[in-house]
Amino acid sequence: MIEIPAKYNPAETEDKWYSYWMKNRFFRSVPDERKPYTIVIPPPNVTGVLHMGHMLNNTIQDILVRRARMKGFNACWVPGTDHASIATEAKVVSKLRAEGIDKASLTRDEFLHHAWEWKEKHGGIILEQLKKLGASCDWDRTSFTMDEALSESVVKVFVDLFQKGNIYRGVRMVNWDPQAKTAVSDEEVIYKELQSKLYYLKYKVVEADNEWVTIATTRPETILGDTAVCVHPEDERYFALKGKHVYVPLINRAIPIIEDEYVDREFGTGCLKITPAHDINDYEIGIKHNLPSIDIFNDDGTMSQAAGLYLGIDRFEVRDIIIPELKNAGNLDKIEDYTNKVGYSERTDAVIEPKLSMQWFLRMKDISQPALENVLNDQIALHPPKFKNTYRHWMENVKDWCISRQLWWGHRIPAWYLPNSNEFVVAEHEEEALQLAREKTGLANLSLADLRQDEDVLDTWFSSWLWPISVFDGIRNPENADFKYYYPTNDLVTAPEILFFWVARMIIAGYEYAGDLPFRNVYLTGIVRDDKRRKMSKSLGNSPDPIELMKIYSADGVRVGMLLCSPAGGDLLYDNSLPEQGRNFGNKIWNAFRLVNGWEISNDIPQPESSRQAIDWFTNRLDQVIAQIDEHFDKFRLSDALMTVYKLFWDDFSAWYLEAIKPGYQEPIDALTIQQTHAFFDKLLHVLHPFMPFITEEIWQLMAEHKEGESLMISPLPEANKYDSQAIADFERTIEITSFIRKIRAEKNLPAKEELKLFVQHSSDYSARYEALLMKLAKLSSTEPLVEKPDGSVSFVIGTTEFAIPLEGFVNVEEELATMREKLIYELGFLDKVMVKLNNASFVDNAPDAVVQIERNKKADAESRIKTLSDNISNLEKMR
RNA sequence: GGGCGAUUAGCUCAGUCGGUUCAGAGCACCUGCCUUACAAGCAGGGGGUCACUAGUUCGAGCCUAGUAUCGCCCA
Repeated sequence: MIEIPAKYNPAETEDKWYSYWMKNRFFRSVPDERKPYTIVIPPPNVTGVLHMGHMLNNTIQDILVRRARMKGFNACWVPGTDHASIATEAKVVSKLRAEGIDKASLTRDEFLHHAWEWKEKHGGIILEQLKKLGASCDWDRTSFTMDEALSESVVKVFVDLFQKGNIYRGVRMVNWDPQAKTAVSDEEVIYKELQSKLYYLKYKVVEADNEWVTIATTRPETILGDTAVCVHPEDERYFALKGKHVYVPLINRAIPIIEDEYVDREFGTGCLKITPAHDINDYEIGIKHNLPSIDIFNDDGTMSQAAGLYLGIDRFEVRDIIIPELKNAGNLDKIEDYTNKVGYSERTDAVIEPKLSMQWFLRMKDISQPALENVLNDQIALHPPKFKNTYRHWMENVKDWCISRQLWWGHRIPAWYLPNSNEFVVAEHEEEALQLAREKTGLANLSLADLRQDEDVLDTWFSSWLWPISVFDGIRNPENADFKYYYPTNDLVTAPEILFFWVARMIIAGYEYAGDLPFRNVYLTGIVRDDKRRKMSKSLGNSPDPIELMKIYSADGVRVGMLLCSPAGGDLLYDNSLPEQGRNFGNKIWNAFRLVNGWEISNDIPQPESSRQAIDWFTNRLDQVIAQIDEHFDKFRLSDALMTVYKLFWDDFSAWYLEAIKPGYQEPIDALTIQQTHAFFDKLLHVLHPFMPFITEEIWQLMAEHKEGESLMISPLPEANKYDSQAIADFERTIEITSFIRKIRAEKNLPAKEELKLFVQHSSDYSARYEALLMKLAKLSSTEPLVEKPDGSVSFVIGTTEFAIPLEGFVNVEEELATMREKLIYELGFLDKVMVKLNNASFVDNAPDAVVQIERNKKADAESRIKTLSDNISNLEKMR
């Protein structure tokens, strides 16, 4: 017996065991003869700090990895970080600005130097924080999307896709972020509902005197870029205007009135202004009708030369200025309140400006085919499966991917322009590019200085879509041992928000570049929200600091808390009561350990029959629950798995088993029972370990002598053995009887120590398998067959067996009668319902025999109980 | 506007193949207990028109249609 502190000290324990695991390199994975189990981490941004979403996500990954490791797999969890082009560049720019340095004053190389410095300083914060959580990543494999190997992979893939004709360069309408001054992809635009205004503007008709058309717009400042107004060809209101022109207000440019069925006649006036350079729909119409595009904005969202007015003034300021001017000029009809959706940049929160610009695109249609098929046919399973529909919808309507970003931080596009030309060559290296350029131009003396590399970098997701491949160097070196061993990975755990950003694209890249799926299962976690259902975020300030939480509730407690209320794909409404519950659970485990550890052991006393019976039951119960847990994991029902473990430890083990074998006060326990109990505890620690790695390791190490280098985390998980379900059913009946007797004690205020006598009716429904146990749990002095009921006894029926406890002096005949009559009424009602079914000929004819038989059993049972109750009632009535 | 999903206890959610005494779990709540592992605990308890309406069926929380409300994705 070891001295155990009464209180568990998480902080000390957690650091101790994490260092121990690290020192012994238990997280390290290298290929061997075992089966691999692989997870790649969704790489957090280098700009980030740990938030609740990471906590949930990485807790789940660690549980899966630890479990796989204990199941004998060669478990490998690859950590890493993502360079996050836009976010990081924004951070670095603002940091430099604070130091009085303007980005524009730096060369590209100088800026990148600052960016790398910043990354080295801040980039690893989240990974360090994950260690506090217990994350069992193979840290030797930590990757960064801009590491040399990964960068080369990105470039290689770009070149390959270009050569296959899947990458093209062109002027398209893109989502322009005027703050970051870069294009962003469709997926990076967040639409928010906004209370805005609908402005009704009058345009004067050129070919007539004093004739006007009125259009409705939410963006009056864009009229300067109008190149047409459009009406529906069947709209009678505008028949007279066909073929005519109108003047754009303020600048009096004449533009045509065109007809297109795109126009919604119900909206506004049914007359639409067309600004091809600044609206995606207008852009389409512009192409169809051969309209010119006038780009009235500069890259930073101010008005350009082409606007003709307000040069250099911001677009939103112009909106305020232009309305009074339109009013003065007689062009403003009216203003209405209007609710519309406006796109914002995910990264900078600036209002997105649709803008025509020259960008690089990846053709998606063909390369995404296998990614669609293999999710639909469940080669890759999404959990929960409802996301399959969403995924299919996106994939079937997939649009070309704008992959260029007007930034410096990231993978620079490997395209070099020929001198004084828009012609370019694409190559993995400068030398190769030069070679290609010489061939293309026929100028053998062309030098590198004559070529100009594209200024843009690639979308960050264009590197992270390779992540499951590139962390194993599978792009550059597909025959390497790691890649062949670990790929495809097993499970991916991530948030549903990035299903398209990332997951879909990884699947695409998997089939394109590894010829195989990147992972078999995608577990989509819930989104962590506060009690008002708002997403937890730093900007809202509604997110607790995970590190602080772990200090208060322990890492194990927070892990349990995160998972307890977190069904896959459902939202998690975070509340401090969750980690508190986790901490309480840890306390429960600790105290159970103290109890078991504290008994004096005697080799001289025999094992009590009640203990033998308790062991018989718990052996079966444990195997049953282990099988249930396996099943939950197979179906990715992780919360259910945890709840099952929770109840196994708390209810079955602590509340029933330990109470059953507990020796009397200051009495020793027999050697046989304690030995078996230790074996149970050991199995429980194994089952608990993936959820609560720290406290389980601490107890495991304390419970028995272990050599340096041994650890719970690398010892095998118990397997589910066959079990006897009758044993479990019999014990459940024992619990029922015990509870009933406890209730009687409570009602009658009987002293806890007073032992009672129990009479049991002979019945096929009653098993004596756990009778000794029943006597101990219910504090009985004896059980005897019920032949004739003793006077002054309380009787009750469980199942169809009648029980009686003599309680002379405690029995109130009237109360007993009332209770029994109530029960009788319930039983009669129940029988009635059963009889309705059995008297229904079509039920008896149509329902399966088994179902009919169940009803017949119910009838027999109910009748038996009714007879017992009636007899008891008439006996009691005689006693009055 | 288009698509997908949801609605079960105060809260968060299970409910597998339509059929058992099936209406469940955890938390919260109420009552009684500082009973020698644990008050971060123990014993006991209350709480539901399974959103609504109609239908299919011997039988519906589960299937069908409609209605209402909410959420998510896309434009």
